[in-house]
Amino acid sequence: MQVKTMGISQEISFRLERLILDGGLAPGQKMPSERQLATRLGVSRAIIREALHELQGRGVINTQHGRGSFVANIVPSTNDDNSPLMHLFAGHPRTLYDLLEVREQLEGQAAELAAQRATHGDRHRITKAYQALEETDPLSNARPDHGFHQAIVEASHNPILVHVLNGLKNMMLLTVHASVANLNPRADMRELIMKQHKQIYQAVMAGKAASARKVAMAHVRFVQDSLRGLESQGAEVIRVPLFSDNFHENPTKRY
Amino acid sequence: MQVKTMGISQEISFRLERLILDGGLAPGQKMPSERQLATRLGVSRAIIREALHELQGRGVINTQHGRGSFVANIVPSTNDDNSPLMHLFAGHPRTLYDLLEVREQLEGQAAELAAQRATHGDRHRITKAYQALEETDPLSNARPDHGFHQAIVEASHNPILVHVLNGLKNMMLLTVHASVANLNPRADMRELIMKQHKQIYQAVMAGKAASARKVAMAHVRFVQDSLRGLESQGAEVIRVPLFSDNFHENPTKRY
DNA sequence: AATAGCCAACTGGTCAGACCAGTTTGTGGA
DNA sequence: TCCACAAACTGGTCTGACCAGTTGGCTATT
Repeated sequence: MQVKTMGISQEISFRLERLILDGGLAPGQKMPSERQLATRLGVSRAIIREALHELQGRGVINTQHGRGSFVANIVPSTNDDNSPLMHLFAGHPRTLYDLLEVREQLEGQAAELAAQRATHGDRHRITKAYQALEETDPLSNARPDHGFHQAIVEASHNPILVHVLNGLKNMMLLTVHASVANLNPRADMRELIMKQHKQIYQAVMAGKAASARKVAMAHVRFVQDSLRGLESQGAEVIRVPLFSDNFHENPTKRY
Repeated sequence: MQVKTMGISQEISFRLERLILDGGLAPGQKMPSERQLATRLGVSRAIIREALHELQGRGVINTQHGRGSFVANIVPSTNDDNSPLMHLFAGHPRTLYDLLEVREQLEGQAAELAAQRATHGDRHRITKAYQALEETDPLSNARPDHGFHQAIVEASHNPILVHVLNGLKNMMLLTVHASVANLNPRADMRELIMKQHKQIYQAVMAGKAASARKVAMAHVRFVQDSLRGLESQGAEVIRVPLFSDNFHENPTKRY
């Protein structure tokens, strides 16, 4: 009777998978090269390749000759750009608010868990992301905003939560990319959003779980209400991207 | 612009897979050794190993040190739940609790929304599902349980929520199929679960949103705690159906 | 100065041969 | 008869080499 005894190859594949799901590697992101992984993990390149093939078989990564291996979108139905879900938005803009409704819960939970579980490293990352958020010209891009939220979600140390929220966020990005761009320019709103971010940041860093949840939920709800307000004024809130031709997404590139 | 150009490794893995699925290799059957495959297919053993790892990642085969690789008995067309996330649970049981953690939130929200938004038709469906739940022998299957929860989630009228919860539930079904089967037989637990279901049902039907949320969350948390309790007693909580149980020795070929 | 083109340095893909580590099997001796 | 042990399998890992796409920078030309 043999016991678990999984070989190094298996272990490596699990470690990599864990790494990915813990948020260390986000979907679309490029993985280290095989040679790097080999030396860094102290195994031969053959082992790395076998582990990568296993992940590839599972659809966790996809590999391109000469370029590298990239983390695939993991939560399939939620994260897939051409999933049936995406088509919902076309006909029913209301779905955006459904989405925000769900996000309200999950962002709240993420903040709560982050307040409870954030490690030193997490706190450092969150702080850095928050500072970037403060210093950035709000009229520019929404990247720092995402970075901040992402840092908090990852500090929840719940891979399921990380990926579900990631999927939801991706959908938001594609559909309502205009949201932040619409909200930020208005000075009064910007002010409020900044204040909310500060509240979230402080609550999480102070370890005040209940408070963190509350302010994070309030933040999402605020965005939700604001969008509703804009929409009632005739603004174009929903933007359905009609690019059905995304074969291979290449990440990281665009600025 | 690159075309499909899949490498030899991929091609081999596809050829082997097709071979298996075409009936050339029956489930449980032993595959040729790596060295045999290598020479017979005219490639190096490394390639064979990579291809096998890919199939392994897909759950098509499983490999045992010193013995060989065996075709897993999977139902090819019925089993579309080879979602990458599934494979996590094999090595990371903690992920189950992460999942329940998220479900706690979402089930709570679903119950709350259902209490607020359920239409006549929804109420009818929920009631029918609840009655089926009461009348069914709890020792049988978990189907009625799913039906009940499903009816409530759908009554939330939030397609995103339905979708996400559906995904999470699918994962649970495949991994912890044993959970309900483990929990139900114990009379005390069954009692509690039935009571919780009743509370949820009544709260939703009465339109008591806050209360519905509360009891629904409590229900999930109860399941979570119970599983944890069982696990601490040494019970096998996690069961990975994909490729764990094929030691299925082939009964001495007799033709 | 702008650009076409090329080359070096990445990346993954494949190969060969060696050795380690479990499993099975058959043969020998007790 | 039965047990022990040694081939002879099996997969697992390592090494180092070379092939093949991709990319980015540098050069030479315009």
